[in-house]
Amino acid sequence: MNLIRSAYKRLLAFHGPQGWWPIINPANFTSEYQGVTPPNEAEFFEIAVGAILTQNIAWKNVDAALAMLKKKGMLHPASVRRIPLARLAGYIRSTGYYNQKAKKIKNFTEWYRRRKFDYDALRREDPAVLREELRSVNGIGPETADSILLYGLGVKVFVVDAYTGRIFTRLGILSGREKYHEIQNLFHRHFKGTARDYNEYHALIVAHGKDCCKKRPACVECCLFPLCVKNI
DNA sequence: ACCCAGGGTCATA
DNA sequence: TATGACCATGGG
Repeated sequence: MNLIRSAYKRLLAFHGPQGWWPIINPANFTSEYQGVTPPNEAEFFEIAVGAILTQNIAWKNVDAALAMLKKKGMLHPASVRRIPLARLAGYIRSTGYYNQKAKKIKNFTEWYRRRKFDYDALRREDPAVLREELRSVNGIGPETADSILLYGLGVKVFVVDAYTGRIFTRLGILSGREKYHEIQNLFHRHFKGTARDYNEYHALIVAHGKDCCKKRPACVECCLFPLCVKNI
Protein backbone atom coordinates (compact mmCIF):
# COMPACT_ATOMS: atom_id res chain seq x y z
CA MET A 1 0.00 0.00 0.00
CA ASN A 2 2.95 2.24 -0.53
CA LEU A 3 1.08 3.08 -3.69
CA ILE A 4 -0.90 5.57 -1.66
CA ARG A 5 2.26 7.38 -0.64
CA SER A 6 3.91 7.23 -4.02
CA ALA A 7 0.75 8.35 -5.77
CA TYR A 8 0.73 11.39 -3.50
CA LYS A 9 4.32 12.20 -4.36
CA ARG A 10 3.65 11.94 -8.07
CA LEU A 11 0.51 14.01 -7.92
CA LEU A 12 2.25 16.72 -5.92
CA ALA A 13 5.26 16.77 -8.22
CA PHE A 14 3.09 16.93 -11.32
CA HIS A 15 0.28 19.26 -10.32
CA GLY A 16 2.01 21.29 -7.60
CA PRO A 17 0.47 22.50 -4.33
CA GLN A 18 -3.18 23.34 -4.85
CA GLY A 19 -3.59 25.98 -2.18
CA TRP A 20 -7.03 25.01 -0.98
CA TRP A 21 -8.25 26.35 2.35
CA PRO A 22 -6.80 27.70 4.45
CA ILE A 23 -5.18 30.37 2.38
CA ILE A 24 -1.58 29.73 1.42
CA ASN A 25 0.87 31.76 3.46
CA PRO A 26 4.49 30.95 2.66
CA ALA A 27 5.63 33.13 5.55
CA ASN A 28 4.25 30.68 8.05
CA PHE A 29 6.52 27.70 8.40
CA THR A 30 6.20 27.27 12.11
CA SER A 31 3.20 25.00 12.56
CA GLU A 32 2.50 21.50 11.35
CA TYR A 33 0.86 23.22 8.41
CA GLN A 34 4.30 23.89 6.97
CA GLY A 35 3.53 26.95 4.96
CA VAL A 36 -0.23 27.00 5.16
CA THR A 37 -1.97 29.16 7.70
CA PRO A 38 -4.00 27.06 10.10
CA PRO A 39 -7.72 27.77 9.87
CA ASN A 40 -9.03 30.42 12.23
CA GLU A 41 -12.39 31.53 13.52
CA ALA A 42 -12.90 34.18 10.84
CA GLU A 43 -12.34 31.63 8.11
CA PHE A 44 -14.27 28.79 9.68
CA PHE A 45 -17.74 29.93 8.76
CA GLU A 46 -16.76 30.79 5.21
CA ILE A 47 -15.06 27.42 4.78
CA ALA A 48 -18.10 25.55 6.04
CA VAL A 49 -20.42 27.52 3.78
CA GLY A 50 -18.08 26.89 0.87
CA ALA A 51 -18.00 23.19 1.65
CA ILE A 52 -21.79 23.07 1.39
CA LEU A 53 -21.96 25.21 -1.73
CA THR A 54 -19.44 23.10 -3.61
CA GLN A 55 -21.54 19.94 -3.37
CA ASN A 56 -21.59 18.46 -6.86
CA ILE A 57 -20.63 21.79 -8.42
CA ALA A 58 -17.44 23.23 -9.88
CA TRP A 59 -15.58 25.55 -7.52
CA LYS A 60 -15.79 28.36 -10.05
CA ASN A 61 -19.52 28.59 -9.37
CA VAL A 62 -18.89 28.61 -5.64
CA ASP A 63 -16.35 31.41 -5.91
CA ALA A 64 -18.94 33.71 -7.44
CA ALA A 65 -21.47 32.85 -4.75
CA LEU A 66 -18.98 33.41 -1.94
CA ALA A 67 -18.08 36.81 -3.39
CA MET A 68 -21.76 37.69 -3.48
CA LEU A 69 -22.29 36.51 0.09
CA LYS A 70 -19.30 38.52 1.21
CA LYS A 71 -20.57 41.63 -0.55
CA LYS A 72 -23.91 41.21 1.16
CA GLY A 73 -22.28 40.66 4.53
CA MET A 74 -23.57 37.12 4.72
CA LEU A 75 -20.38 35.33 5.71
CA HIS A 76 -21.34 35.68 9.36
CA PRO A 77 -23.70 33.40 11.25
CA ALA A 78 -25.72 36.26 12.72
CA SER A 79 -26.49 37.64 9.25
CA VAL A 80 -27.43 34.22 7.90
CA ARG A 81 -29.78 33.70 10.80
CA ARG A 82 -31.61 36.96 10.08
CA ILE A 83 -31.94 36.76 6.30
CA PRO A 84 -35.03 35.14 4.75
CA LEU A 85 -34.39 31.80 3.11
CA ALA A 86 -35.47 32.96 -0.35
CA ARG A 87 -33.10 35.91 -0.32
CA LEU A 88 -30.18 33.77 0.79
CA ALA A 89 -31.02 31.36 -2.02
CA GLY A 90 -30.91 34.25 -4.47
CA TYR A 91 -27.35 35.10 -3.50
CA ILE A 92 -26.12 31.58 -4.22
CA ARG A 93 -27.89 30.95 -7.51
CA SER A 94 -24.64 30.28 -9.31
CA THR A 95 -24.01 27.11 -7.33
CA GLY A 96 -27.14 25.28 -8.46
CA TYR A 97 -29.54 23.54 -6.06
CA TYR A 98 -29.79 26.96 -4.46
CA ASN A 99 -32.99 26.35 -2.53
CA GLN A 100 -31.63 23.20 -0.96
CA LYS A 101 -28.24 24.73 -0.30
CA ALA A 102 -29.71 27.83 1.33
CA LYS A 103 -31.55 25.54 3.69
CA LYS A 104 -28.39 23.57 4.34
CA ILE A 105 -26.49 26.73 5.22
CA LYS A 106 -29.27 27.69 7.60
CA ASN A 107 -29.15 24.23 9.16
CA PHE A 108 -25.41 24.40 9.64
CA THR A 109 -25.66 27.88 11.14
CA GLU A 110 -28.25 26.61 13.59
CA TRP A 111 -25.87 23.86 14.67
CA TYR A 112 -23.10 26.43 15.08
CA ARG A 113 -25.40 28.52 17.25
CA ARG A 114 -26.14 25.51 19.42
CA ARG A 115 -22.36 25.34 19.79
CA LYS A 116 -22.37 28.97 21.01
CA PHE A 117 -20.41 30.07 17.94
CA ASP A 118 -17.41 28.95 19.95
CA TYR A 119 -14.73 28.08 17.45
CA ASP A 120 -12.02 27.43 20.05
CA ALA A 121 -14.28 24.97 21.83
CA LEU A 122 -14.80 23.16 18.53
CA ARG A 123 -11.07 22.81 18.09
CA ARG A 124 -10.80 21.29 21.55
CA GLU A 125 -13.73 18.91 21.03
CA ASP A 126 -13.34 15.24 20.21
CA PRO A 127 -13.38 15.11 16.38
CA ALA A 128 -15.47 11.94 16.42
CA VAL A 129 -18.16 13.73 18.40
CA LEU A 130 -18.04 16.72 16.07
CA ARG A 131 -18.37 14.48 13.06
CA GLU A 132 -21.46 12.82 14.52
CA GLU A 133 -23.02 16.20 15.16
CA LEU A 134 -22.22 17.54 11.71
CA ARG A 135 -23.55 14.38 10.07
CA SER A 136 -26.82 14.81 11.93
CA VAL A 137 -27.33 18.20 10.29
CA ASN A 138 -29.61 17.79 7.29
CA GLY A 139 -27.58 18.51 4.19
CA ILE A 140 -24.17 17.60 5.58
CA GLY A 141 -23.06 14.20 4.36
CA PRO A 142 -19.78 12.37 4.94
CA GLU A 143 -17.66 14.38 2.53
CA THR A 144 -18.95 17.77 3.60
CA ALA A 145 -18.53 16.87 7.27
CA ASP A 146 -14.96 15.76 6.72
CA SER A 147 -14.20 18.85 4.62
CA ILE A 148 -15.36 21.08 7.45
CA LEU A 149 -13.29 19.09 9.94
CA LEU A 150 -10.14 19.10 7.82
CA TYR A 151 -10.22 22.48 6.12
CA GLY A 152 -12.11 24.42 8.78
CA LEU A 153 -10.78 22.91 11.98
CA GLY A 154 -7.47 21.35 11.00
CA VAL A 155 -8.57 17.86 12.02
CA LYS A 156 -6.50 15.15 10.37
CA VAL A 157 -9.17 13.31 8.37
CA PHE A 158 -9.00 12.17 4.79
CA VAL A 159 -11.74 13.58 2.57
CA VAL A 160 -13.03 10.98 0.11
CA ASP A 161 -14.74 12.01 -3.10
CA ALA A 162 -15.93 10.35 -6.29
CA TYR A 163 -12.52 10.80 -7.92
CA THR A 164 -10.79 8.98 -5.07
CA GLY A 165 -12.69 5.81 -5.78
CA ARG A 166 -12.06 5.98 -9.51
CA ILE A 167 -8.37 6.79 -9.28
CA PHE A 168 -7.53 4.12 -6.73
CA THR A 169 -9.62 1.55 -8.47
CA ARG A 170 -7.44 2.23 -11.48
CA LEU A 171 -4.39 1.75 -9.29
CA GLY A 172 -5.77 -1.65 -8.47
CA ILE A 173 -6.05 -1.21 -4.72
CA LEU A 174 -9.82 -0.74 -4.67
CA SER A 175 -12.51 -2.88 -6.24
CA GLY A 176 -14.72 0.11 -6.95
CA ARG A 177 -17.48 -1.00 -4.61
CA GLU A 178 -16.02 0.15 -1.30
CA LYS A 179 -18.03 2.52 0.81
CA TYR A 180 -16.90 5.93 1.98
CA HIS A 181 -15.62 4.74 5.33
CA GLU A 182 -13.70 1.83 3.88
CA ILE A 183 -11.82 4.10 1.51
CA GLN A 184 -11.20 6.61 4.25
CA ASN A 185 -9.88 3.95 6.60
CA LEU A 186 -7.50 2.71 3.94
CA PHE A 187 -5.96 6.17 3.69
CA HIS A 188 -5.88 6.63 7.45
CA ARG A 189 -3.98 3.37 7.76
CA HIS A 190 -1.54 3.80 4.92
CA PHE A 191 -1.00 7.52 4.53
CA LYS A 192 0.96 8.92 7.42
CA GLY A 193 1.10 12.68 7.24
CA THR A 194 -0.01 15.91 8.83
CA ALA A 195 -3.39 17.55 8.41
CA ARG A 196 -1.68 19.71 5.83
CA ASP A 197 -0.77 16.61 3.83
CA TYR A 198 -4.35 15.35 3.99
CA ASN A 199 -5.49 18.78 2.87
CA GLU A 200 -3.14 18.67 -0.08
CA TYR A 201 -3.86 15.08 -1.03
CA HIS A 202 -7.58 15.60 -1.40
CA ALA A 203 -7.03 18.77 -3.41
CA LEU A 204 -4.57 16.96 -5.68
CA ILE A 205 -7.00 14.14 -6.28
CA VAL A 206 -9.62 16.63 -7.37
CA ALA A 207 -7.16 18.41 -9.63
CA HIS A 208 -6.10 15.11 -11.12
CA GLY A 209 -9.63 13.90 -11.56
CA LYS A 210 -10.59 16.95 -13.55
CA ASP A 211 -7.57 16.46 -15.74
CA CYS A 212 -6.39 12.96 -16.51
CA CYS A 213 -9.16 10.75 -15.36
CA LYS A 214 -11.58 11.70 -18.05
CA LYS A 215 -9.33 10.15 -20.65
CA ARG A 216 -10.14 6.85 -22.28
CA PRO A 217 -8.19 4.67 -22.38
CA ALA A 218 -7.02 5.72 -19.01
CA CYS A 219 -3.86 7.35 -17.92
CA VAL A 220 -1.36 6.51 -20.64
CA GLU A 221 -0.31 10.14 -20.60
CA CYS A 222 -1.00 10.83 -16.97
CA CYS A 223 1.42 11.32 -14.11
CA LEU A 224 0.30 8.13 -12.40
CA PHE A 225 1.18 5.99 -15.38
CA PRO A 226 2.29 3.19 -15.17
CA LEU A 227 0.97 2.93 -11.60
CA CYS A 228 -2.45 3.51 -13.05
CA VAL A 229 -3.22 0.37 -14.98
CA LYS A 230 -6.95 -0.22 -15.15
CA ASN A 231 -9.15 1.43 -17.70
CA ILE A 232 -12.47 2.18 -16.01
C1' DA B 1 -27.85 19.89 -27.57
C1' DC B 2 -25.32 17.21 -24.15
C1' DC B 3 -22.31 16.32 -20.17
C1' DC B 4 -20.27 17.24 -16.01
C1' DA B 5 -18.96 19.69 -11.76
C1' DG B 6 -14.70 19.46 -4.85
C1' DG B 7 -22.91 15.56 -2.85
C1' DG B 8 -26.94 14.66 -0.16
C1' DT B 9 -31.67 13.28 0.82
C1' DC B 10 -35.64 10.76 0.29
C1' DA B 11 -38.68 7.12 -1.52
C1' DT B 12 -38.90 2.62 -3.01
C1' DA B 13 -37.88 -2.71 -3.40
C1' DT C 1 -28.36 -2.37 1.17
C1' DA C 2 -28.89 -0.58 -3.09
C1' DT C 3 -30.55 1.81 -6.89
C1' DG C 4 -33.20 5.97 -8.77
C1' DA C 5 -35.27 10.64 -8.75
C1' DC C 6 -34.48 14.99 -7.55
C1' DC C 7 -32.17 19.26 -6.74
C1' DA C 8 -30.41 23.47 -10.90
C1' DT C 9 -26.59 26.66 -12.57
C1' DG C 10 -22.64 27.52 -15.69
C1' DG C 11 -18.82 26.16 -18.67
C1' DG C 12 -16.91 22.94 -22.05
